[in-house]
Amino acid sequence: MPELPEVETLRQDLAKEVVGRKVKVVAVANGRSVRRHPSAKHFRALLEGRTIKSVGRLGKYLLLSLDNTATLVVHLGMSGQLLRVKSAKEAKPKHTHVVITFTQGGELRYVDPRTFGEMFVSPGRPENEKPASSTSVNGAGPASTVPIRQAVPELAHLGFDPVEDVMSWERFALMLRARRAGIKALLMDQQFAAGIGNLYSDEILFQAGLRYDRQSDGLSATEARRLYRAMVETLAEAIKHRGSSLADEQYRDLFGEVGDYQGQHQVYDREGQPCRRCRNSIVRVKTGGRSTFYCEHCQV
DNA sequence: CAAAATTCCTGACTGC
DNA sequence: TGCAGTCAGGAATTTT
Repeated sequence: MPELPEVETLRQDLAKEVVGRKVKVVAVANGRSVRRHPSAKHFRALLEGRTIKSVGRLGKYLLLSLDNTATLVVHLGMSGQLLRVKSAKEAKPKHTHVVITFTQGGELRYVDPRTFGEMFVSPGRPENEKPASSTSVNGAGPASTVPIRQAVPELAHLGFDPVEDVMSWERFALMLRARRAGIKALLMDQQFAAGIGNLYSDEILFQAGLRYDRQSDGLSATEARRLYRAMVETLAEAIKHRGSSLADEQYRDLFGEVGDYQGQHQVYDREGQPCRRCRNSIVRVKTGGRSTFYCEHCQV
């Protein structure tokens, strides 16, 4: 399931591959993927004829700014893929729900077996007053001087982006204190931090040496600092490796290639295997309907 | 049949 | 007592 590092990898490649391209035709094979729109036609009409100006990201959402005030938003859910192909002749994988054909040739395909993901065009609002917020998220090139949360109201609920929105660890510590929640649940809460899911929360917590069930308002200053560093560094490292592709998962980059970070995993999906630091067995527990992997010795 | 995990939703519970 | 926040559980989904 694509989380921040996988989506960021996609963003970087999309920036090179589709910026400047003009949408010629949009074909929707499964309306569920564009469910926010009254109809597939409505979605197509907002996209056809538009040129992609820049590609941004907020948490797990991709944001393709168009040459008007609109933004094409893509969320991959847990099984979504975006694939760039040079020719329409290339065989379409099963569950190809949306195909965007460019006037310059080539296609961008949206494939999603489980259809938890979605695409939609946020019309933006007519540019009137200027942005007041200080935090801008990437992709905000000359085309979009408006902060993403304002340009795309559908994403206004999202918290800070751990990679784009840099802050001091002291401020982070304050934010932890302001909540009283299990630390893993909080990391995965998209309204707190946008982009972290089950896999990376486990990796971050191992790196920080903290158990998943520590309370956010019960961390010492040192622990909060360690957590902040672990969050930023783990995500950056995963981006360098172009994300994680697990055996049973489907994550592929724009070109259909797998990521490389799974080989670096310390705990995720390593139940029963020796901890790379202390050799104790990695433990797996179920919390909130999903698995948590951790080392009982290294994480306190 | 169960398991995987995303977002959204709801109902239950908790601390102040 | 009430309120806000937390947390578990379910839905939608398909493949292994």
